Amino acid sequence: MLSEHSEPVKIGLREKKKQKTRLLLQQQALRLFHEQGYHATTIEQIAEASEISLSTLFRYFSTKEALVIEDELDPMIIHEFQKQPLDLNPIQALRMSVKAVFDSVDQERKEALRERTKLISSVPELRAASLIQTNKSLLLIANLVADRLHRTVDDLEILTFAGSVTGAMMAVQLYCASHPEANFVASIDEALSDLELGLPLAKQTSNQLPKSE
Amino acid sequence: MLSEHSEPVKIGLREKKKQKTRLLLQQQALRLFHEQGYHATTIEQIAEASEISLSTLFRYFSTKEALVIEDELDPMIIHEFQKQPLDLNPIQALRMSVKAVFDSVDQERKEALRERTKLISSVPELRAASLIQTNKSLLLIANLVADRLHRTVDDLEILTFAGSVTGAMMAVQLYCASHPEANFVASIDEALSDLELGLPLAKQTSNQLPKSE
DNA sequence: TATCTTATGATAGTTACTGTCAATTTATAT
DNA sequence: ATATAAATTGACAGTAACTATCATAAGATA
Repeated sequence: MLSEHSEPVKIGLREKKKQKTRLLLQQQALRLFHEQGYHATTIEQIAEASEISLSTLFRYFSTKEALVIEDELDPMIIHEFQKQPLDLNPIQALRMSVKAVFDSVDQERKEALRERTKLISSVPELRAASLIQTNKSLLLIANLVADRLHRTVDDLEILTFAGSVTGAMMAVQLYCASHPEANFVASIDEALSDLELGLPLAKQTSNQLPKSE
Repeated sequence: MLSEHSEPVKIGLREKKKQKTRLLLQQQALRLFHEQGYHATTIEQIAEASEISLSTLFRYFSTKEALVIEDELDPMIIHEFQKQPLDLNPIQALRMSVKAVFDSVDQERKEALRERTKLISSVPELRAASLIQTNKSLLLIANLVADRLHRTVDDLEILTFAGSVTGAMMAVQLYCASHPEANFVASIDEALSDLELGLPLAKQTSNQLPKSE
């Protein structure tokens, strides 16, 4: 369970060159998207700007969206999660992991991430692609938690838990999209601790509250 | 808040015809997708089978995915939700709404829905489109709950709640996709009540459990 | 019936993506 | 160094999902 592309990766000259073109393509893509907009930019332009043939580009990124979406943060968080002590409950463990990963990211890259997030949330195709990845994360979280609790993913309770966590993350993304001043990590932390407390809001009825105005 | 296409809709001969072509296109599309597969079917074929020009088809459904995704259940659930008594907490209210709507659907349509769900979960593009809709539902639920509790959607707690609910629904979809024998409504009910109890699983640590083998 | 509005259809693009095959580059063995 | 095998790249020719435009047909209204 949970193999997830963690091959040792033997590094040859070939691999290095590949990583370089990969990065180059993504950079050029993001630059052009930023300058002219996503739809106004054709992948042909990206290929030209990178001085790489169209065929090759598609060998690296099978879709236009992939140029933006592919991300290394998720794997890092997963890696952290697996290192967390077992006497933390799953949510605590996740909070620690997210914090650890974001702390390790330098300011410049954070800016870039923010730009990228803005782009994603403004282009429907990218949002869709991003949601697919979110859905994959759901399954990954389910696997991780199942492992931790010595249970199986084949279990609605586990899946529900993973789904709620993932959904909470989606909520944070939405929140941050409309509140540019909000701190992403802090919001995640807030949302997750809310979840940890059992979503007190879920138990509230309208009657228990005074009308607010 | 929450306007959401609930116009009275004055029905003329024109409207009727439109609804009919709309339905026809969807039916033909689903039939062809079922017979030959999603990718193997071109929208041109769908247009021909429906004896409707390509231009017109695109006026009804702006994307190939829309032919499958567009759905009237969500609006129905929302409508139900708004009718639920205020002394139910949001999750209870949602559970009742889902139950009410599914009870009102006849067996034949349930079969069709099941087919459709299977199709969606097996085609990446459709999954993506479906997730986008799920994301919209998140916002809708947030709005509904905010209304109920006299609060605003501009509120991380509300969004987190809506996100968790939505995520739980996603989990149920995943679960049912791999457990064809599972009852969809029952699973939703189970997931939501789990959420209502505050996700007890979220508080568990590995140590509290005996190793399962 | 006349007229005005709205829905439809034909046609010609554009662009993301696929498949194939030859040319080039890199790794490996002698 | 050189030959050979393997992997990477590029050129080219498709396909299919859309978009834009504009003339025609059908439905509503007076």
